[in-house]
Amino acid sequence: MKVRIKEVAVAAGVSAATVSKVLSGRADYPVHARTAERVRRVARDLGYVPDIAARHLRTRQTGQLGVVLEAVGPSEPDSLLGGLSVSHAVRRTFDGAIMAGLSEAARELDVPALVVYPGGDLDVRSFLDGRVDGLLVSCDPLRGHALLRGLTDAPVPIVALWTQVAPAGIGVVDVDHAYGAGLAVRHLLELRHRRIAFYGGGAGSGVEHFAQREAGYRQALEHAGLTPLPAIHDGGRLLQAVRDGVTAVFAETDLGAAAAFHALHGAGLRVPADVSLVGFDDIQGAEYIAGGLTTVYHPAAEMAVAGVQSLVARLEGESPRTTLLPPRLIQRRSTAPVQGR
Amino acid sequence: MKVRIKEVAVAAGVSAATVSKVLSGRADYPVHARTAERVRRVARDLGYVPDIAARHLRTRQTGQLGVVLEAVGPSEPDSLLGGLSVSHAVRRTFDGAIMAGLSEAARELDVPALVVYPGGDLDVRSFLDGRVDGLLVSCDPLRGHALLRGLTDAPVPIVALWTQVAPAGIGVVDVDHAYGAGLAVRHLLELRHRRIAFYGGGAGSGVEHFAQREAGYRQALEHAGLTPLPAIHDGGRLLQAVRDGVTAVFAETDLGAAAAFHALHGAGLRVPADVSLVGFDDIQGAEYIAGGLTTVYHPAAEMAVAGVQSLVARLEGESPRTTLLPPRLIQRRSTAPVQGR
DNA sequence: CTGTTAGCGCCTTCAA
DNA sequence: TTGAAGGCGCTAACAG
Repeated sequence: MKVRIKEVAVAAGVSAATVSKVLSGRADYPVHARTAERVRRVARDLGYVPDIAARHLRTRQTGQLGVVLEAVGPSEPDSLLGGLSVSHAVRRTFDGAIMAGLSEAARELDVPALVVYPGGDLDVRSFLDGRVDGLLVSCDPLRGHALLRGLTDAPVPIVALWTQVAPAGIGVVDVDHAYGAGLAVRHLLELRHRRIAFYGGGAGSGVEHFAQREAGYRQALEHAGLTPLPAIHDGGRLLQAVRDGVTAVFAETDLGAAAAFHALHGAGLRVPADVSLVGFDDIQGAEYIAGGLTTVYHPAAEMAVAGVQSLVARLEGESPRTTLLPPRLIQRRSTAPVQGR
Repeated sequence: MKVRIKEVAVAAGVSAATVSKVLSGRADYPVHARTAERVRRVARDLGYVPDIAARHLRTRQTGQLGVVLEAVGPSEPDSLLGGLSVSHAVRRTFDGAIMAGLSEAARELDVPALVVYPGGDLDVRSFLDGRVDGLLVSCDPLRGHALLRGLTDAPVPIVALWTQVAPAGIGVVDVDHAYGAGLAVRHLLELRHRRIAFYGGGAGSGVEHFAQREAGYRQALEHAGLTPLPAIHDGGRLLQAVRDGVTAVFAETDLGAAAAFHALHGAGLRVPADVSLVGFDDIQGAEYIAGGLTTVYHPAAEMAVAGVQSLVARLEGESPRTTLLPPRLIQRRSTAPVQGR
């Protein structure tokens, strides 16, 4: 049978109230140092662990943070590809990174536990059941995020991860995709490329992050006095663009860069000798794409850390804020100075 | 202010007990259908959500499952490599897959929430605080799993993931690494390879799974009347082995396969024309290794699903059991029938 | 079929 | 500085 506070009290020769005062964690109760010491020792010897359910009921708070991983994909392997579809695998790496970041931040900030809701047909109201003091919603960047809309006036603070469009009152933490794209483009500019193509759906994809990456691309070029090219999302047109003088390609994702490389390579073009190629995300395996893909590291774990920090700050009374994390360039071997042609 | 059960009771013209009986989820209480219907409607109209803390305290159970991700790595990018170290990235993909599997299984089995402990200097006793009804421990396959040792007589059922060595009383779910290795070797045998090398640390690495993969390799060869070769974990020796007649290489991991390919490629050997190559794990990016690596898919998400199922079964009274999940072969382009030489 | 009663274990007044 | 009392919101047992 588990040890209760009453038993500790009896063993220590004090009342339950005193034990509570000593062990509740709050230091502002007046307890004699010797008494406190004795209580602590007895509690330890007896292996006393406060019952969390009773404490939650009494204090009306848990210290726990809820996590909704909207992005956690299905576990079924995609039989068409023999294994898991590649984009699923990418998603999972991000999910893993996010979990790692959440765990680490929780540890640092003394969050006792993270409550992960299994998702599915989540009812928004299930968040006001007293299980958590705040909620982190990791949005799926490829889909919308209907969840957030129902959370406008939730009874606990909410922080959205991986998006920049959230209703008022909801904090936001995201990667600065536009800045990351600028990093990639400026790297190519420094290598004296002047005709730089954007490969991917961009704004036309309807995906927030891809639109931002294209915007970052355009802005960096315009800032350099150059004219951005329309987004290309097709191998044939990419080849045409290269024939028309493009010397460098910024792909919206590493997966896109792999596809671009495939098209280029198939047409006998060499990377980086004939065309420089930069991706975005630094996915696992980027090392093996195009002989070592230069790309933009996507700080997913750092984003999760910032999310926990932001939520804890909210719990401590701060207002909702927006945090954008700067990606950084990872130089490998798919970019080189432009060659005279 | 939140709605309490009492208010629902008053609004519906019944007692709090009746409301509880209707909404507790258990169907075995005798309540008049019309009464139940009215209660449900009133509760919905009022937006009533049962207070989880009070319910936990009263029922002494939560329905929640705890998760310890021993394997969640640090979030700091490894600056030496410019990005995250590759093995960290692999780890994260597995962590993401495990979270996806856990979430999915929790959804299917009506587990209301997963409680993720942040790890760190975890005190075993923190699991008997009434937060969870059972615990899943995802072990780090590359390190030991000290945690399990302290969990021998925990007050809640425990299931260990990703290991086969656990103290008595702890259920186990793992991938069948030996079987997976057999799959790889038999694939090579069917391509008429007879001199097949094992590339990796194997039993000598001290890593449980790698030892099992080597054992599976040896067993498959012996079963075919062939003699296994000593494990090779060095590019130079691998080349020597190929010069000595080896025509196929089974690498203990996909990352190892990438290294083997690098050594082979550097020496002018072609894969699969000169040497066939098989990996293990089907990591993200395997598509790009060695021109498309044939490998063994590691069912991490499926393992997590099985873990939740196993734990829920324990909760329903079953005994601890051991579950081994069969990997399966993913054929790509790094293996070919042996060439006469 | 429904209501009354009595706690679950803890923390927080308030009085001593 | 310590202890006694009360109650957080819910559900299980029992009575009606």
